[in-house]
Amino acid sequence: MNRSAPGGPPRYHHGDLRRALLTAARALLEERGPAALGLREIARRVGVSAPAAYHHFENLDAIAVALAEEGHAEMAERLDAALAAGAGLLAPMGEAYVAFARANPGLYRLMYGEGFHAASAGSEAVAALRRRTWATLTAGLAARVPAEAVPAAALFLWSLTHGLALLMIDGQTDAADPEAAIRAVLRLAGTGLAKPG
Amino acid sequence: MNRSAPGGPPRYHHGDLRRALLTAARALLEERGPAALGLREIARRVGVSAPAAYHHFENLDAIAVALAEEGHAEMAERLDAALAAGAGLLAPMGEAYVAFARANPGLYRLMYGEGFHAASAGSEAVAALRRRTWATLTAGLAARVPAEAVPAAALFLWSLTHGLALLMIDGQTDAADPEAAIRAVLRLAGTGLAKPG
DNA sequence: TGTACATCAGTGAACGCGCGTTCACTGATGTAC
DNA sequence: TGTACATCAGTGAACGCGCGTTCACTGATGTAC
Repeated sequence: MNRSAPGGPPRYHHGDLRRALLTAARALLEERGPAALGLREIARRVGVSAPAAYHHFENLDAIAVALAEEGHAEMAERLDAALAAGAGLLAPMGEAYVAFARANPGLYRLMYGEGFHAASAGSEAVAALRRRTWATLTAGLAARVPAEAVPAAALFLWSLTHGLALLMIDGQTDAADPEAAIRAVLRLAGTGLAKPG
Repeated sequence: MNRSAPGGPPRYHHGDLRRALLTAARALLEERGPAALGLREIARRVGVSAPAAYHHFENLDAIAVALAEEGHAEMAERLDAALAAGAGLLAPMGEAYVAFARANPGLYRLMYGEGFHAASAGSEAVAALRRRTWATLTAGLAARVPAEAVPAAALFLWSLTHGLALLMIDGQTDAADPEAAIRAVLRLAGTGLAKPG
């Protein structure tokens, strides 16, 4: 343990620079979006020279990929917890999905490739985590719809939550009560927009 | 009319440089995405010096805004046509929406703010066109659901098509037959994911 | 317990790059007389 | 019909900027003996 004592003078060796870089990168991502994710700015925030980052990451892309992996892992956890709360219920899974995106808008965008294509397509770990998310989604739906209908239902639910999350993140909706709007939309996922009569 | 004859030698005065810049910008957008939209590259493609663009646009942001306006106008047209094809039918409107995004993925992303925040938030013309799109959507739904349910239904349908469009654009779905997948998802918008029994 | 030394994790300076934009200019156009 | 001239729409050179990355280096750490 050679980390600086909190409040103490900075030491030459940071102790856990990798972690510190990722934390600063996430903050930057949330403050200014994926397009502003830059190696020099990340290093600046940690209080370290830019080249120091190269002892922990191959390049800037690698930082983006690590962030995307982190994000997918956290989201998979949340969805697993929601599934445990009630397989076959749309509200818990849908709300968990949208809530994650709303709590981490910059990260969520990065996870879907904005700014860094490598972050959504270049990593086997990301691909594996996405498969896990997909499996959670289908497991939840298997309790509700016939087996042959599960793939379409999963794409339906994913599209709905993905789109809703992005619209809310972007401030495209002017809903006075966003949580209520989210619940209303998810309720429609269950009933559909049935024709009258 | 002082435009160069097709195939003829380029003239000093272009004739319709503004239009040519926008056309080149759209091509660039589709080839390399919003992040790669650059003034110098646009000018290069038209075969003109970069400063020439400043006679037609205040700056790069203004080009992005003009593209976003163009995109929203085209999309509004398509949705109006779909509404005419059958108010209250989800398939025509949903398919038109997703088809537009799939045909113009780079433009669609720009319209929702990727790369240039100004393109989705900085223009009154964009805001007006978006309101028009929203009005078309709600008009289509008013024929199908009770008046008090229209706002939630519209957000539902918008979220679904927006999310589906982006997932397809990003190649996140591995559907063998994308059109069939789109139809299946839109069918579920009508019926919902009803609980068994 | 002390010391030599390999290894690890930082540093500052510098590289080349491409960008958006500004500047002073020149060539082309169209209009008034 | 011809000519002077204002205006418009281009040009090339240059600006400053911030970026990702490389380099040769130095300070700190930990391990073998």
